[in-house]
Amino acid sequence: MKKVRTRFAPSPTGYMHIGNLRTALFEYLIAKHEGGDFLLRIEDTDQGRKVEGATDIIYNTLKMVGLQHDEGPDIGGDYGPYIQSERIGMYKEYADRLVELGGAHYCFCSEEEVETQRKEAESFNKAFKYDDPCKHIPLEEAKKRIAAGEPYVVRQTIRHGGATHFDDEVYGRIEVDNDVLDESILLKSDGFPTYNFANIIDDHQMKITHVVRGNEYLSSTPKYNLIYESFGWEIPTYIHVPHVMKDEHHKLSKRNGDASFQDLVTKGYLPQAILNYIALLGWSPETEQEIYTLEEMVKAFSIKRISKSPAIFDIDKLTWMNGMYLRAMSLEEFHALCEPYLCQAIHRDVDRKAVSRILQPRTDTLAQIAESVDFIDTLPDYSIEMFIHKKMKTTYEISLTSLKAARKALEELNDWSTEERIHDLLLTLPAQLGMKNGQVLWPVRTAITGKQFTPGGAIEITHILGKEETLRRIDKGIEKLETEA
RNA sequence: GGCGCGUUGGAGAAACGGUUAACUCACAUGCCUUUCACGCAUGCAUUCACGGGUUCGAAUCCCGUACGCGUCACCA
Repeated sequence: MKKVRTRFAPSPTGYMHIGNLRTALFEYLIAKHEGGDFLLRIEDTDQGRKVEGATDIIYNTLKMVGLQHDEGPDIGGDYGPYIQSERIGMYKEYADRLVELGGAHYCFCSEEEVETQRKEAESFNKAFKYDDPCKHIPLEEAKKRIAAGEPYVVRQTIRHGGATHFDDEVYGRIEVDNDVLDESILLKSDGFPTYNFANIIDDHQMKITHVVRGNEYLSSTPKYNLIYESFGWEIPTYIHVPHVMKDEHHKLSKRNGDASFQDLVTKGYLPQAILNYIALLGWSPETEQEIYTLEEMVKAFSIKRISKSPAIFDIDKLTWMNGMYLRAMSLEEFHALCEPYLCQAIHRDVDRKAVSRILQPRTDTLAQIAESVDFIDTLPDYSIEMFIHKKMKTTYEISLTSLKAARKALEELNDWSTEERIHDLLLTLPAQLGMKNGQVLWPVRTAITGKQFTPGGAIEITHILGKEETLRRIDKGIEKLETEA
């Protein structure tokens, strides 16, 4: 069997669209599942859309998620160049050859002419199909006009009648009447190929065996096959994939302000979690496993289990999955990820690793960190009503008593090096006061954080804040209760 | 408008003609507990867009309808 070769062929637009990344993932998985090659090709035939630095974003993204390509512009390979604009000369040759073979013709119609006809057809709400008079120009005459410097394009020639079909790996057999196929432009007047054409030539040249792309190409694929046939080339295996949607009506797209891969990363999502999550959009594993390493995905992937219907991108599930990844880490790994966020959010001298430890079980995205630890630097101005907690059975009186007792006990404690000491000490109080644990600890936590919810409880936070600051905040709480209650 | 594709709960989805329609997220409740979270447990589609048909039996096969998406560029 031939070695499987897939390609990721993005155009450098300046950001990595989630849908595109998923396509890259599928391409990678299909190739690697069969021990094949995954290559990267940059499709920059549209010079008007060129964006500076855009290719670096592509390289960086693939690197971050671990989708290592076997051939590409940056690493070379036997079928280069891997940047379309560097292959320009080639396309013209093939276009000329296709004309000789009868699969295309030279067209001298002006863009305006065609446009006028289209507008007219549209005003009648009629399907427009350009009936190009140029296809009847004898080849010799066309060549003379070209030699004379007349501008031209190369247009695909589609004969009337009949139908063309192909078998898609996910959608099955697709058949389209030739008469609805457009005679589209293959080579533009600037000598650049259109996407359609460049794709076919490149895929063939690079020996691509499996073409993976969005299902918007489903209806134009027969057209491409006609070209393959004219050249006498082997038609690749097609895998059209359903779209990743923002909601039931709209595709996910940067233009609508939807998140790109890099946006998600800056929002605190892990590249691996993102990759894992998008694998599950439009593909379902055979087992109930949902968390996969890339290697596991390679093993589990099957084209047969790609879905036909579009999938809506659900940030909630990504968030959950990101939390799973965060919690599965060792404290060291997690802490290393938190450090930059902690350094930015906390200026007080505290044990940041202890902070990471209480954060780990309750952090879903790294970007939440700043907000959840903001109380460490400064005690917010809170309302004394916060001391009342129904479930903890606290009142102002109980809170005041607890705070005073805690303050006294903590003042006498000199060893703040471990949580255990604080824990043991504080837990002697409820019995002494004839209270429940919560009646002592809730007021303490409230006084030292000023927040309704915090990562960690009274003991952990007391330990992190240190003696001086803890006592200061408890005093503040006592004062508030005495004056405001 | 022509053509192509799709339609299982709020989201991702399983099921490949055979009993109570998996599983995950979300949501709700309970347990655990010094808050929140984590973890654990329970609940959440009498029904598979709708209407016919085939069959002893259909989410699964057939036909039609509706709705949605895509495509019809010298964009990719």
